Formats: sequence, C-alpha cells, structure tokens
Amino acid sequence: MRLFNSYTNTVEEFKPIEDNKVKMYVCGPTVYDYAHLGHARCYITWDVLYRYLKFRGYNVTYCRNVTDVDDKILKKAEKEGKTPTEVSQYWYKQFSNSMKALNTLTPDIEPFATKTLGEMISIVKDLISNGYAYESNGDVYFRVKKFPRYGYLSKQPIDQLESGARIEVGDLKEDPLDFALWKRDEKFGYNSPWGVGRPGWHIECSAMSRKYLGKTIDIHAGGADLIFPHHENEIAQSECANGCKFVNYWLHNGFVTINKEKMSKSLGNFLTIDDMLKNYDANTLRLFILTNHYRMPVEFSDEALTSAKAGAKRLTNAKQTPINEELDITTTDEYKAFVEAMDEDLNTSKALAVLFDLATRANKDEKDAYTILYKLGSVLGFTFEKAGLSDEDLAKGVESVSKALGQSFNSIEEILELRKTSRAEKNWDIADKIRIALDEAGIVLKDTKDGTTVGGKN
RNA sequence: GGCGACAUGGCCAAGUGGUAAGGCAGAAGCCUGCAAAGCUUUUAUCCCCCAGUUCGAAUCUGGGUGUCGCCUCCA
Repeated sequence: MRLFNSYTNTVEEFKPIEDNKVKMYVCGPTVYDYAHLGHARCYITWDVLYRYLKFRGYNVTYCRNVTDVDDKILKKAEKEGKTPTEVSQYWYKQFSNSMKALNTLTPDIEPFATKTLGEMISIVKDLISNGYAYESNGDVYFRVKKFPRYGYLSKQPIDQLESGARIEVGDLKEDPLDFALWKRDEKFGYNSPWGVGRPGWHIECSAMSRKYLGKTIDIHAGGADLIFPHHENEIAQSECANGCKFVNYWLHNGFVTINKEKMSKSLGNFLTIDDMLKNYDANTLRLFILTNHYRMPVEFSDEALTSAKAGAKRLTNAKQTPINEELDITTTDEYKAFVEAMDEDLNTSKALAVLFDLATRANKDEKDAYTILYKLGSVLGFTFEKAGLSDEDLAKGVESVSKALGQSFNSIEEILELRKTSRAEKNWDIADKIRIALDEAGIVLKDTKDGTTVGGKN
C-alpha cells in the first residue's frame, strides 16, 4: 500500500513500525459548534482509511482526540452562562451524533484534552528542562529557532515565516515565532508548575498521541489547514521532548469549497452536517466525497449532490441476493481491482468504478456480484440496508389509502391484496389510487415480475 | 511577497509516456396498464494556450493564462 506523505511530499510505500499493527491519530474537533461539511469530508476520509487498513488485515488503533479546552469554548460558555464543560459536553454529543449519522466508525480511543493534562504538563516540563522551552510570566513558550527542522512539513522557509510573524506589543516571547505551550489563565485554568493556566492547542495532540499511541506513531492525519502551524508545532514539541521521530506518515485531506472558497467557520459559508442530512442520506454524502481524490478540493453544489444522490441510489439499491458467506472474495478480479486502486494512495474514485460495475452485474443476476459489491462497498462505508418502514409509517399508509378509497383497511397486506386483484381485473383506477395514496404517505410501490414491493422514499 | 496545488466531454471525475475508467444528465431501443427501477446501445480525433523532448504526451521539460489553498483560529 502506498500513501502520500506530506512530510516528504511523495507517495511512499506504507510500512508500519510493528509488523501488522498500525497506530493512527487523527486531529479531532474542537467541540463548541455544529460540525459542517468540511468536517464530514475529513472524518469520512479517515474513516475510509481506517476501514481499509482493517480490511487489509492490519490491527489498527485509531485515536481521534476531542479538544475540549479552547478559547472558543470559553467564549461560548461565557456568552451562554454555562460552564465550559457543559458547552463541550453538549457539542461533543452533537458531533458524535453527526458522525454516527454519517456512518463513520467510532475510533478505538477518543481522548479528551482536559483528561490528558498530566501528560501535557510532563512534556512541557521536559521541554523546559532540555532548553527547548521557557517560562515567561505564567506562560510557557517553545523556542522555535532551537529546532532546525521547523518549517519542514509546511515547506516554509523559516526566514519567510519570520517576516510574516505578527509581533505583538508587550509580547512575552523571546522571538515572534515562538508559540505557546501553556497560557496563564486564572479564571478557567488548571494548576501547573507555572501557576494556573491552560495548555496551548498544539501540545494537546502531542500529549494525547504519546499517551495513547506512543512516542512514534505510524499515521497522523487531519485537514490540510492543520499543516501550519498545528502539525509543524506538534513535530517540534514531540520530537524535542521525546528525542525521537514523532510520525512516520503525515496525511492531509483537501477542503470542501463552496463558490470556489474554502468552507469554514470563520468565513461563515458552511453547511452543517445535520442540515445536509435533511436532504441527502449518508450514502449520498459519502459518495459525493469519495468520487474525488481525498487530497483534491471538492466543490459543493446542489447539482453535485443531486448527481451523488442518483449514484448512491444506483450503488446501494442494486438488486440484492443473499450474501454468499462461503465466497472468498480475495480471489476475485473485482477484489484485485479494488485493492489495486485503494493501495495507490486511496484512489476511491477508481475503486468506485469497480463498485458501479458490480452493481450493474448484480442487477443482471450475475452470481456473487451482490456479495462482492456488499463487501467492498462496506469497506468504503456504504450501507446497503433498504430503508425499512416502521409500523407508524405503514399505519400512515393504511390511513391514507382508507381515506382515498373511502373504505377502512386494517393492514398494508390487505391493501396490497386488493391492489393485486384490482390489477388482475384491470381495474386501474383503484390500483392507481392506492399507489398515489401510499406515495402521499411516503410509501413507494414497485411492481416487478415477482410481485409488488413496499419501500420508503430515498 | 514566500510556499504548495490544480486546469480532462453539458456537470462531477480517474488516468502521470503507448493512444481517453466511472458517475450524473441527455438520446434511442427493450421491458412495462401507469409509475419506478432495470437492461442494451449511444455521447471527448481529444485532455487551458504556446513551444520543446520523443517513434509516440492529457501524461515529461520550458514559457504563458486562469483558479484555489497555506503563511492568523480553522477539518
């Protein structure tokens, strides 16, 4: 398997540190507001990587943090008269629900920053004692100039960074490039050797990654906007504190754009996942994202989503046959084509072509095509379950038909029986009234050779 | 200004030296009481422009043009 490593800017053969074990860390959300389509792209992308690594037989430990100590959370808490914990707990719950709705797998570990303070303090202490950091009026800063590789990940020449760095009046830093490891904060802070304060954002990931995965990990992933300064700073902190390499493969996903601009909270041009899910199902959003290579920008448009919706329907509504558990799909051509595509830096677009071909063949009753489609499609996180109808849905349908025909029915079966006889007698009027009445109740009838099926819309 | 990307049919998109995957939309046919779905066929002499390298380039090199991102919190 080959992956594009942002650190070296090349596609490299992936080799885990320990034979078939993979330690993977993804920068998680700061929980203070709705997650938007950009987050969806990020977490769906790494969900696919996680699923695929497991599918390829790796024993993966996937750690995705939750940043629950941050300026934005505190601001929100003050504004709403709540405690920071209340705010972060609420939004963490929202985030989890969104992730579940998108059918992403739960990471093996989801650490909270506030629960990893000990590890952070320990790293900062080490950095001070080995000269990479200094305390200044209750703050602690990292000495960027002491780390020669600074700027390597983001390909930023350090002198250029310097000319762009903002120099604040009365700055407590020795150098404008230095960044905060710990920030004095008497109001919301935690006890530390430097007084009451809060950790800097960057140190959180260094600490959680080390605590749960170890000093050197295989994969660290996140949005491309985290390359600088977040990931650059993580490398500096971790490598100076641990005295060893921090991450073997740095992976970054591209952005979702809207009107050709990056979708982001600060620009205010975002669409929340929850809102998107009102119009499009999880399979649709996933297809929308996976038709593009993960490093390319994805432009949002209703047209693109409509197209994805039709595609997702075709893929996941292919003619179903019982899953053949006996089949060893690894011997099939489709498996080989799928793996070849995914092994080349997650070419999901190419992998999808394999899936679409399988959908066509499943519709033609080709043996095992559906089994292979189901299994490979699941690796990309698609769900194939038919939208089931609840008893309430069916009751609504029965009511709607009773009203339309002016005659009361007790069950959907009774209605279908009537429609069957009506059609046999070529009484199209009754048959059509039933179809229309059920449609109004959100129930779709499909007449096939094998009989009539009942399903939900979508 | 520095750094990093991208430009393929009506739309989305793969393809990084050997003659343009796939999806959506469109067209024709089959199936069909209607509807939906499905099946078959069909839609780029050509890959932003101009030079060059090569037997051969969408793919490599140089130069343009255009678009985006990072350099500040950001997935």
